[in-house]
Amino acid sequence: MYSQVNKNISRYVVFDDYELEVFNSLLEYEQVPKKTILLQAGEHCNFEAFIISGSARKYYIDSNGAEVILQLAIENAWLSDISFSIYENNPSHVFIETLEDCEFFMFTPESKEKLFEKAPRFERAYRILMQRHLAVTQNRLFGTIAKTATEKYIDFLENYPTLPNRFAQHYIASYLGISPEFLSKIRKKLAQK
Amino acid sequence: MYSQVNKNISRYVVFDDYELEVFNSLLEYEQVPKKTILLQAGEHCNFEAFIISGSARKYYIDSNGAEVILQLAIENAWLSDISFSIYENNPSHVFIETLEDCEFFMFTPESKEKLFEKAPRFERAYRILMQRHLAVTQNRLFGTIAKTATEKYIDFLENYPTLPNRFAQHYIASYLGISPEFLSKIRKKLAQK
DNA sequence: GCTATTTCTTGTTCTAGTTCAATGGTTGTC
DNA sequence: GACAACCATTGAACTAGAACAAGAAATAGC
Repeated sequence: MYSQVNKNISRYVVFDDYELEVFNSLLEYEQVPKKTILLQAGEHCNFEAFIISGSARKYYIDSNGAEVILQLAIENAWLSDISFSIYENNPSHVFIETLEDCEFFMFTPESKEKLFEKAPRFERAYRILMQRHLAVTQNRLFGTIAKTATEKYIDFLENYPTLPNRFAQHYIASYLGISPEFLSKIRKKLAQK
Repeated sequence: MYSQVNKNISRYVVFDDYELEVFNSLLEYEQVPKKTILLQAGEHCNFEAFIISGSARKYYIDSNGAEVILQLAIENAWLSDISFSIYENNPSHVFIETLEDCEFFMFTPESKEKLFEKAPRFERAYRILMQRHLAVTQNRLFGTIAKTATEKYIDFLENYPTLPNRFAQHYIASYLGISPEFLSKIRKKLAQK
């Protein structure tokens, strides 16, 4: 049961048995049905969830009421909103919703602190995870600025070939920052070739 | 001389005298004239620089040859490219160039590792710095996807009111992902009100 | 201080992508 | 297995912003 999450956390730092035991003992298993809102705008995000199975989306509603998908998450991904604390004055508009029935391992902020206390090398693993997440986000940003809609979609297919089977097309359009109608037209054009 | 950088690194973790001494002893002071390329596409970025004085830009040249400004950095900012290692297969296209004469404190990857070894709590400070950087980048990404060019420019002025005095307008346009001509037209419209 | 280079502005033309609207296809639910 | 709710497609009208071009203003270099 723990093998998935242990494999994930060990990608950049190798932990010994004691460390993994501490890690596993702090995880909280949770089952959540589909279409459950785990986080709503304005709330503090008090969890970091590892997805054992199922899928979810994280999205943002901007000041004009437009919905933007930030993350389309499936098993073996981490799901949380770390950005809230930065903008304490203007509260976050981030939502997290399950799309399929999900199994999670949850960390609370408190259990995370305990982890860092008892096994400080997790601080390093977490830092590297953050750093990679940042690199991916930066890359998405450049793509959003400099690429055409068609290029964005082709890149998406290359980077996440399995996601089109798991998520509705209009969610993918929103993730890419294009209208669902236009994505449909792009797909038609690509299919004709 | 060290007070600026010590203040910066102590924003989220309070360090004792010994820790700061280790930190300072590992910094390398460097002076660089303006218009110097510190990092070129394809190279490994072997530094993390704290800007004591001066300014610089980080930019990216995408596959179509379009230039996108990633960062407009002034004193008290950190300057580096952490993303390279992620995409080892397709090498980074990131450039870093000083725009004014600069004074830096430099960390090499080796000195950073030494720091984490001798004073492990810096791992935590670094993690938090990453996390905040990620939150800012995410926010920029949402804005890029969901806002009009005029909104983006107004937000930029609010978030970074000092930067228009320090950087050429076409760099700001590139940072915002709009053409320099269109930014000029936006500014005219805003001035008329 | 004068020239050369770079940057900014303004108008015009053009296009990638949006918005609106209508139709048909899927999926889930009792 | 029929109904409702949602989703994808297609076409037509529209628009935000890009690309091009050419002149004006500002900066830098000597």
